[in-house]
Parts: sequence; structure tokens; C-alpha cells
Amino acid sequence: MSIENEELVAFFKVLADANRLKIVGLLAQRPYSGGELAAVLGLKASTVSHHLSRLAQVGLVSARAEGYYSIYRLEEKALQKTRLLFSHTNLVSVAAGVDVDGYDRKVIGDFTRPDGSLKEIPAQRKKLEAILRYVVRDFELGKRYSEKQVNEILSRFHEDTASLRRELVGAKLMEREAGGGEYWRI
Amino acid sequence: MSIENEELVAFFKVLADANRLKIVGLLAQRPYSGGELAAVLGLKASTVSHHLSRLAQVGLVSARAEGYYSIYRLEEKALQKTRLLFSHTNLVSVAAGVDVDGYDRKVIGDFTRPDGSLKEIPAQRKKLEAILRYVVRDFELGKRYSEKQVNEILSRFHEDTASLRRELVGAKLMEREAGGGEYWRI
DNA sequence: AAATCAATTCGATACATATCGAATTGATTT
DNA sequence: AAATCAATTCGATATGTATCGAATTGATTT
Repeated sequence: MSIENEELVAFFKVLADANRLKIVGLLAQRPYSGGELAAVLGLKASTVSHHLSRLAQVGLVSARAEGYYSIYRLEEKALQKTRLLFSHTNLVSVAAGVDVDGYDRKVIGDFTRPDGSLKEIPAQRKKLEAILRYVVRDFELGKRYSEKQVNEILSRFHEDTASLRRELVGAKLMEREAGGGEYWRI
Repeated sequence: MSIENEELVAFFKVLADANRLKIVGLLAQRPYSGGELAAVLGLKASTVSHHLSRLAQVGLVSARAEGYYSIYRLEEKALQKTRLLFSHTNLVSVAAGVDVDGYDRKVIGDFTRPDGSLKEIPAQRKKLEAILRYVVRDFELGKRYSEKQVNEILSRFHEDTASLRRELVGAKLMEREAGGGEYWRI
């Protein structure tokens, strides 16, 4: 579905050259032989051959043999594919292979000891939130905890359980019953 | 009007990198700080800064200062410009600055002596046509010539005036009066 | 004022590639 | 069969740039 990431990079790499763009522009008007393109662009035949080869690799141009000439033409099919290149869904899919939890993992690595406990509670908002997401994983979803139970679990991470508890609620990762006693994970 | 050639090359150059594409994909979902992007992509901050700078150069992303963070976001305006990137008229305009007569000039250089006369008459069709376009320029548009006058002009280029005359008519660069005598340039 | 933090800049390095000339290939013409 | 021609391939060179670490900048916090 849509266009593979590597394929997309290759596509842009091919277009990211002034002379190849000119070739595309010329072929948009009529087919050309390699020699004609070389003369028109002021390049050597070997250079043009290289460019045409790269354009062909991504399917932008195709060649037809005619005598000892090669006549190149633009591939309309490849151009149609470009219509949706910059649509939102396609852009999002570009980031699909990315490890989106990398930031949390880095922060967790910085602030935890080998046994998983916290060296300290981060003062910075973003880092604190990453740590809170880390801590909250020890609470089961759908289960209710008394304040005492909450503190016991939090004490595995840091002695300042009151702060952790308050921040977890503030960050909307846990919720507290209106009346008083019980907590649960959101 | 439309998009300048150099600007277009710069645009593709910027997109022609896997990590920059990923950044675009991530920013398509929400704004990120440089540090977050570095962590998510597994790159150093300096590298990400470099990429963001290049993306900003072509207007694809913009930065907003927040504390000592820089929050980057995708520029929707730049994305809209891409809608017509691959339209026929835009592609043709890419070749606008190109010297389309380069081929003729090359052939003419190959087949003429310093005084402008022909070393020989090309046997190959394409080259012959280029030479004929060169020769026919010595005839005025709208003026009628007798066969004798035609031969006199052609003799400046080559002794085989009969061949040149016949080819000029065959290539539809000149026309001959049905009855017989006179020629004119088309 | 000093320490901290993210971002940026700078210099160095490693890798990719545009371009050319020379040699080769495949086809056509003589 | 030999000569000619366009195209392609190959090797070398020069340029561009992605990446990193170190140093610097600008802002915030202590």
C-alpha cells in the first residue's frame, strides 16, 4: 500500500539533479535520442547515459531501440503515481518504520538504575512525563488500588511516593476516586 | 509563475534523504522538538539540527522558540505548492532555460569549415536535416528564386547543389512552383 | 552569579555521485 | 569483411554532504 520509504527516497534522489530535471522537462514534450539530449544539454554521451539509466531505474523514462539509436520517452504511469505523494496519509506512512518510543527509552536509560529504580525524579516536564509513562506500566489496567497499595508499588521506584502519585494523577495517567480512597490507571 | 528550476532542484535535494523524510513524516502528525526527533531517529542533536535547517531553507518546516527548546512544525503552505509539481506545463517549464538548438549547432560545427562551407553532406537523416536548416537560412522568407539563383547560393556550401536542392524540397524547407521554374522558402 | 540545558555552529571524516575520457558493445552501412 | 555509428560500461577525479564530537550560544533554573 502507498509507496515504500526506500523507493520514495530513491525517487527524490533521482529528481534531485538539475540536468536530470531538464531531461524530464524535454521528454515531457517529445521523445529524444541520447545523442540529441547530450547535444542539447551540453553534456557528454556517457554522462547522459548515466542519467537516463537512473531515470529508468525508478520508472520515469523508458527506452526503445531504433537502429543503433535508443529513443527515450517519459513514462506517464510514473507521473500519475506522484499525485498522492504529499497527501497526509502518505507522509504519515513515511514515519511508520520509526521507533516512536525512542525518546522515552533514552530518558528511562538516563534516570534509572540497573534494578529499574529511579536515581531521581526529573524536574523537567517532558522527561518527567516519560518517566511517569514508565512507572505507570506497573499498574494493571482496570484494577483499583488503595492509596497504600499505590505507595507500595511506587516505592520500588523512588522514596518520594507522594510526588510520583500526585504527578501521575496530574499527567492523567491515573485517576483518583472523587470520594477519596481508590486509584486506577487510565 | 510556476516554480523556478533551481528552487525545484533544491526542493528535491532536501527530500532526497531518508532521515529528512522521516522527520517530515513525524511532523505531519504533530510538532516535535529537536531533542525528541534526535531520540526517535537515533541521531545526534547536531545532525538533526542540520536536517531541520535544510528543511527550513526550502520552507517545509518552521521553528518556534519555547524556553530553550525549538519546536518544529510542518508548513502546510509548502505542501500545497507540491500539488502541481508534476503537471505537464510545469514539467515543460523545467526545460525552458535549455538551449534546444544545441543539437543543430553541434552538427553544424562538425560538418562546416571555418568559412561556413560544408566539408560534406551528411548521409544520416538527422544530421542532414540539421544541415539543411542551416543552409536554408541564406534564403529570404517570402522571396522567389530561379533555379539558377538557388544553385548559386547553394554553391557557397557545397558543389553538389542538385542534392542540396532536392533535399531542401524533400524536407519541406523549400517549395517548388508546380509549373517548373521558381523556388521559395517555407 | 553559577550551573544547567537544548540548540546551533564548526571542523573533520567518510561516503555518494556527477562528470569525463577511454574502451567496449551491438547494430548498420559500405 | 571492414568501417562507421550511437550507446553503454569502466575507471578516475572532483565535488557535495550526512554524520559525529567539540565548542559555542542563549535561555532558564538554582
